[in-house]
Amino acid sequence: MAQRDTGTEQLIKDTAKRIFFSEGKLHATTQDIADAAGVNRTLVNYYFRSRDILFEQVADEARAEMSAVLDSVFSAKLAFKEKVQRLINDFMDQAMKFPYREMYVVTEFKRTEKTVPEEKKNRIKQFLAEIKAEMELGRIKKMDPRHFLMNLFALMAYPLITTCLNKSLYNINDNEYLKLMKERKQLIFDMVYQ
Amino acid sequence: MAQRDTGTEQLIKDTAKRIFFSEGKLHATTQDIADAAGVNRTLVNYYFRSRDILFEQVADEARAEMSAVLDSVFSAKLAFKEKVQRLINDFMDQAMKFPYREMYVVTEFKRTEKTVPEEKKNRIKQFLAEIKAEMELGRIKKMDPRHFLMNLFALMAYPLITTCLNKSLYNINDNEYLKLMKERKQLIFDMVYQ
DNA sequence: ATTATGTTTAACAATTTTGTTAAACCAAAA
DNA sequence: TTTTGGTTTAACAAAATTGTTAAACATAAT
Repeated sequence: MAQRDTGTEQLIKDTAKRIFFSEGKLHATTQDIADAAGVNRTLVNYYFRSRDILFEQVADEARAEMSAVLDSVFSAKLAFKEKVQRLINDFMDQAMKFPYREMYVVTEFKRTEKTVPEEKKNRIKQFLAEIKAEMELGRIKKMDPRHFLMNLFALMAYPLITTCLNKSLYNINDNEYLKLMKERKQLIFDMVYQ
Repeated sequence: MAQRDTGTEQLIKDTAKRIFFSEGKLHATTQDIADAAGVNRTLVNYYFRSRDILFEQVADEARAEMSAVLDSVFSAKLAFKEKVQRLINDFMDQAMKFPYREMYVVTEFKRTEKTVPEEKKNRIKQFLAEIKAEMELGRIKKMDPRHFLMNLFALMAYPLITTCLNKSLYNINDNEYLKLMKERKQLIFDMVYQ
């Protein structure tokens, strides 16, 4: 017989993602998630067996979504310059939706002592080689290619993680902050790809 | 009568800071902290009354320590260029010790719905004005001064927050990572102050 | 309409985490 | 030495969080 699928399982997972990745409530309990999803907490156990399994699944999918963006860019048939442009655009669009996603991934990565699979490391290595080539062509500033990548991701991700602090520090509202973040796409490109 | 002070209260606080800020275990319990400090958990309640009070005190002191670095630089009688240099040096020295401190501050900031005091905002405003002046002198690239500050802190803080990921991604050990981070001091200066 | 099967719920149980109490301990002062 | 007061501990209590069970519910298939 066909599964009925009322979307509840997905709703719980999406709600968990929203709470963790968008709202940054890294200490949320299963009750918090159930409440936010408007369902009985028992359903969390029904669909996911345990809190840990839900959390791990959420972390796994987050990693996969992040990889998808990177892989799509890394493997694209584009000049390096366009790859960087697209990386900034795609990554920031996601980061604006889920500013705390990487934080969650990092803390879960530490907590569960995961390791990065070899294939991912190899893709990174390839891209590092592309960066190096571009530097040797004199198109971007020469430095350790790893610094180049760290700079790029730092410039994209950090201001979004610290949104609440920045809004308070600079006295700006949601709209203005959104505008600032959109401006950053071009600004970051100019910084790393002068 | 004079307090005896065996240093236990400070030990607990320092251990909490190490676990939160250095090891990034944001979900640590009072038991975790007591164990790491080698004391009975009851002492946490004896000295701090409750878990929340300890956590808040730790967050307050973290904020104060961060402010101390910034204020020291902001109010220094130095040329702007030297201020930036010193900011990078001092901030990164602390960030290398406590890479997750800002993360803790951000999440606690959200959780407890704190606000930034006016005097701090004013100091930031002053520094933003200095940045703007330097831009108008043509010494640094023209942009919204807030972007300048966000870039600076992003470049300093983010690679340290993602240390565990980077070490795994790039296959590097503690020593090499430390070397990379020290290199960044100069590299960041060159990036923002070309 | 009845059945079958997945869905949802309430009540309960277990575990984890936090908070409290009273007594033992220990070093300095009387 | 005895007292004094802070310090440390073990045992206990309370609260919060998570996990389990069985029964009620709802809907598609028969």
